[in-house]
Amino acid sequence: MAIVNTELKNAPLPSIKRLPIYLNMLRLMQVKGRPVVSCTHIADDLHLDPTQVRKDLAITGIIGRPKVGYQVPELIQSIEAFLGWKKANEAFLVGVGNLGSALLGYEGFAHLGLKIIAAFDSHPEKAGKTIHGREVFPLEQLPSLASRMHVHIGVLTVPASAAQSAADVLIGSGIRAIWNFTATRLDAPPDTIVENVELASSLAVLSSKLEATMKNKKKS
Amino acid sequence: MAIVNTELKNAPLPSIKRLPIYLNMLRLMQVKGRPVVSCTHIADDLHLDPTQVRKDLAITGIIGRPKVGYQVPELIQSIEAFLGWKKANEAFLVGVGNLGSALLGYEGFAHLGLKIIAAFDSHPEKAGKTIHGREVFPLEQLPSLASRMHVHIGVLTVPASAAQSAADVLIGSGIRAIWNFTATRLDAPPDTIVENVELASSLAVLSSKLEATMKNKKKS
DNA sequence: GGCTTATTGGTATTTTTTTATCGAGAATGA
DNA sequence: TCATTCTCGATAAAAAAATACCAATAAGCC
Ligand SMILES: NC(=O)c1ccc[n+]([C@@H]2O[C@H](COP(=O)([O-])OP(=O)(O)OC[C@H]3O[C@@H](n4cnc5c(N)ncnc54)[C@H](O)[C@@H]3O)[C@@H](O)[C@H]2O)c1
Ligand SMILES: NC(=O)c1ccc[n+]([C@@H]2O[C@H](COP(=O)([O-])OP(=O)(O)OC[C@H]3O[C@@H](n4cnc5c(N)ncnc54)[C@H](O)[C@@H]3O)[C@@H](O)[C@H]2O)c1
Repeated sequence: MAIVNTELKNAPLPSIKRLPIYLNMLRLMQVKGRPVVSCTHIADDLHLDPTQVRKDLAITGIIGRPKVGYQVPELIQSIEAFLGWKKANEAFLVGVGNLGSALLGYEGFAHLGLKIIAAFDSHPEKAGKTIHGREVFPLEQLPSLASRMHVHIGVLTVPASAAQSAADVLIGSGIRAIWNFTATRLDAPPDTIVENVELASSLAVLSSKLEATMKNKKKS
Repeated sequence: MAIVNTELKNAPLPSIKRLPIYLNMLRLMQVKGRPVVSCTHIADDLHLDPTQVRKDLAITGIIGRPKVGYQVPELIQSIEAFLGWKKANEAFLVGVGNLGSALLGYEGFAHLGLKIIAAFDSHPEKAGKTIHGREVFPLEQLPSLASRMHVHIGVLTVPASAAQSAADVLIGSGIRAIWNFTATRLDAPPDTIVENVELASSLAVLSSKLEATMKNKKKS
């Protein structure tokens, strides 16, 4: 009956996806020195429904005060804790090409609980280099390094043709979760977490909307 | 306000997001020379529900044959037409940094109905260069080039601090749709399409799952 | 101190999306 | 030819998510 379903119960996926958006906004507020915030305010700012915001925040276990709202720092902590972003999870990146290099150069991951500590590539010319401060190793060294360093996350940015085999290496090395930037749907055992970054899906939403408005324009 | 739009536009967003995933798979099938495919087969391959696949495909207007399925080339065409991917939509990219450069170097966009024809950057050192075959112009030249070339899509990859002002330039230049890679929620008029690429959301799903399994492990 | 108002947190309702069911059509092989 | 089997397409049911509602509560104001 009570509120206590928080910990292991499966929260709605759409809610989880909104949490980092709140988090980003809350951090900006914290910088500005705002001590408290209400759902109404958050909702106004992000053009969402206040009730939805309240329900989303509730899954992290935060409790607010009527007429006041939530303490900003406390709310930030609560979201971070729920997502496992309090300490940065260490990760390996596989495939140091266009995208892989860009991700290695992105400082924002520090705020998203991710720390890429090393990179791997099968190309002899890439291995041995240092890109954005991270050493690039030959792929063969991944298994031993992964077990030695207790890394649980793999970021996959190889070409589609190499995606499954590279994923197999990650899985064989005891990696728990793969952040998959390739268009390939990976085969993986059920206890391995695979999260696909579907850039194409995002673009599909954009272009189907664009297509619809264009068609509309023509008609009227 | 055109009422005509409603019948065209009410496809479920989750369905639209799955379409490019089908498309990718169908193209692989076409390469292999497979002439027809059934929902059952697609569903098996992608670990989805066959009924869901059928409904998704139905929104593109395709009609299949019982006992046979769909003609692969016809189905590809149907999805492409629905998404507006039959001809590549021309786009400008703003912010030629880590991510912007990676996107410029990505050849896969040709299959996603996108063709980035030029790039813009406010940094004097970047303007004038050519990156992956695309010329980089100073941001000031964007408005005149956009109207001259009838470009409708802007890809936004500037730092968060510059996101809104760069978006304003795009909007002021008659751009219809912004593919926003920054974490900033942009203010835009209602007739401008803004599609946010929420990398953080994707990572949040991954890490909350990882966090949950870790907690589980500890308990047992 | 009592009144008013903003806001939480729980419940209820509506809407959206997913999943199940079933009749009919079409290929296959007996 | 005809039964069999697979698959589509439509409809119905279930599940998930978004939205509406309201009592309780705390802050600010008169
Ligand atoms: N570049 C982008 O903007 C972009 C956008 C969306 C999706 N993607 C996807 O990301 C992936 C990488 O794209 P990219 O543009 O960076 O490609 P890329 O060719 O620039 O880089 C791929 C890298 O992977 C390395 N590699 C190849 N096989 C490997 C293996 N078996 N093990 C380890 N490393 C291996 C290559 O040496 C190369 O350095 C692709 O699957 C692509 O579809 C890229
Ligand atoms: N790099 C990544 O992997 C990554 C991942 C997720 C999100 N992002 C987001 O993408 C954006 C860009 O990231 P990045 O790593 O490429 O940053 P970056 O600093 O490497 O590149 C930003 C580029 O934008 C240019 N720029 C700055 N202000 C501008 C303006 N007003 N008009 C035009 N150009 C301007 C800069 O000169 C620079 O070339 C950021 O908002 C970041 O949050 C990046």
